Amino acid sequence: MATIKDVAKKAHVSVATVSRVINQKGYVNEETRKLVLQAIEELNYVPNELARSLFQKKSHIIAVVMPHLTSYYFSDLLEVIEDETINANYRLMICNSKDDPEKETKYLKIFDQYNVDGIILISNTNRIDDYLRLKIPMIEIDHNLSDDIPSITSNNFLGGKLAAEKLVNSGCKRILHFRGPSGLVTVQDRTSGFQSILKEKGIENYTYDLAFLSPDPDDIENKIFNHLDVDGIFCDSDVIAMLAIQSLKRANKRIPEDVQVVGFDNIQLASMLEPKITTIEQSTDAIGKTVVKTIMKLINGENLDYFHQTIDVKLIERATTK
Amino acid sequence: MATIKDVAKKAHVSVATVSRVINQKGYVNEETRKLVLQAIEELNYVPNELARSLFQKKSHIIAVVMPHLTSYYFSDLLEVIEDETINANYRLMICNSKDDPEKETKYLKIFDQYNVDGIILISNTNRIDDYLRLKIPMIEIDHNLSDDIPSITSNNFLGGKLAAEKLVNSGCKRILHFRGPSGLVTVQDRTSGFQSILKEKGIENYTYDLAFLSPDPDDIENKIFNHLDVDGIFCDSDVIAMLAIQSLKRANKRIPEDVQVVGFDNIQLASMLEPKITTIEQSTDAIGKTVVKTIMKLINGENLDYFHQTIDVKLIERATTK
DNA sequence: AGATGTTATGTAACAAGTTACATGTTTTTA
DNA sequence: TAAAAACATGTAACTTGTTACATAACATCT
Repeated sequence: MATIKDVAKKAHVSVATVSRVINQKGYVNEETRKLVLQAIEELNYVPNELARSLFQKKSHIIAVVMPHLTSYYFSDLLEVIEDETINANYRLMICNSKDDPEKETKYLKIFDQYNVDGIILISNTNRIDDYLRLKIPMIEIDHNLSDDIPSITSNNFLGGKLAAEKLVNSGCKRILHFRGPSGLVTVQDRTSGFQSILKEKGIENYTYDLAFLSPDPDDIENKIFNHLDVDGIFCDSDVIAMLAIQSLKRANKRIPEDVQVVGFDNIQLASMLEPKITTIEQSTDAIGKTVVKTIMKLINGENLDYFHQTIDVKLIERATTK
Repeated sequence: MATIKDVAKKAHVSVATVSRVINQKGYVNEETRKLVLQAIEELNYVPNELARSLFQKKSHIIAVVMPHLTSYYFSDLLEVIEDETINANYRLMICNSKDDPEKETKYLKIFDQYNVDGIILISNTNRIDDYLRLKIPMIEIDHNLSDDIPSITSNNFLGGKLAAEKLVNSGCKRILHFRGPSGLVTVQDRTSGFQSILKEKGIENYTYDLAFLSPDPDDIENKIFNHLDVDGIFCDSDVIAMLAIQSLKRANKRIPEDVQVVGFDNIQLASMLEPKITTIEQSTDAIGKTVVKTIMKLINGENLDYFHQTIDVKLIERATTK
């Protein structure tokens, strides 16, 4: 591996001059610049980022802390974040906390050790103070764990509202809500938005909590058979919706004639399998882009226009609603 | 941030002694060791990994190059790889090539710049020579792009064979194979294994290529309606199987009575939705673990027992076969 | 007692860059 | 034409750790 010294020697200049050429900083004669660039070319030289980072106390590394890597929504999000991060000339270190305190401790140490420039926190954590202590620019997605950390979240309240409005306007009178874990703000907001409409219209409804990662099909089926009188179901994920739909079929319910269903997320399969699911789309694209843009601002010490940002969601009408 | 100098000063020793304590290398008096550890504790000191890496020309970073982040199989794989990597005390840098030559160029440069210790290549690439030029320990998953790079792959030949055997033994006479892109060795191997049995038994069959990432439902439906005489379908992914099943239903075929279906991967949904899919399970767990174990061997300069390793697959019988 | 080995610690070079500062040249300005 | 400003380049200090080497105290062996 060629170093800056090799380049300097080859171009008959000092390392300072080479550095100036690389970083386009300070005065360099055009002739000299060309010589240096040629030497770089010939030696296939790439500056060592570790040395650079060491001096600048900036690693150009962004860490994303995920709760897991295997859900549709988070994978989509990660895909966007990775792309935007690279476009911004940063690299992505992936941290899968998996609710494992030991792993989280390891990662908290690593953030320090590598002078990580920014942290994107997608995972939930009860060690938010440890994160804050790091004094690293940070941003949360789908959480609101601290007033000192800016956040980006889908407008879940709106999502709940849109779902409720759709069901109510299509004539539903008794509604079931299969929601995610009630400890999550996203779930709470959805519920509030959903309830706000139902209360207003005085519509009867039931709520059940489910796991997001692997909702129990039997659990869903039991609830549905216990509520065969419902004519509308709002599910906090499309996977839950798919499971609900199949239980409804087994209960000989026609969709959407007897029961209407609204999902959440708009994953790919929601529009591939029959019946195509009416759902609330979260724009992972907008979230990802906003997240990276915002963390870059934080890293560059710029001011934020909004500390807590909200990304609008959209109702996608398909075949599970009238 | 405290540095090694701060620790040295606090413990009234030299930085060399502190370094010796940290790395448990060389002679250190027990008394001194305690003093140093205490200073480290009090200052909340963590050694700067960038400085360490710079000196050692080892970053403790592993790069995974993915073709995308959004498929079930790759996400599962990534989850295992991340876990194993951290356990081995390395960090994971994520690189999503997305078939974008520009991104790949960027990443190839980054691997050099960061003294990345190892590369796990999941993505396909036509720039394998550029990778080899890096002289970084490397391993491929599901590919065989170069004889100079060790590889880990599911036993796809066996997978194809198991699927064929199951269908044939359950009485299928005319079989459809919805396979992935025929350019992939994995797909080729599956096809060979599959065909080996069908040829042997003289069973009529048709093959169609589909995209893995987002197979076209209409395409699948057309093919099925053009082959209403088939009584068995082998799909190269569970998602394809799900799509095939729904088209079969629309064609008023009973599953498994009229047509039997075998999928591939064993994704979570395969056992959640009805009919539960008979499928060939790839052990992402075994693959991920083997990959990380192998790349660690390469990094440590150890010899490999097998240059090209194969992980057995398993037939999971469910409701789509007799 | 002198030689040799073990233990303990410090000094300084080194990894590969960046940049403050010094120095000298050239150009512009008054 | 002298002073000031702009241009060009190099030397060396600096980022934070690791380690070769030097030094010295003490133990063990002949």
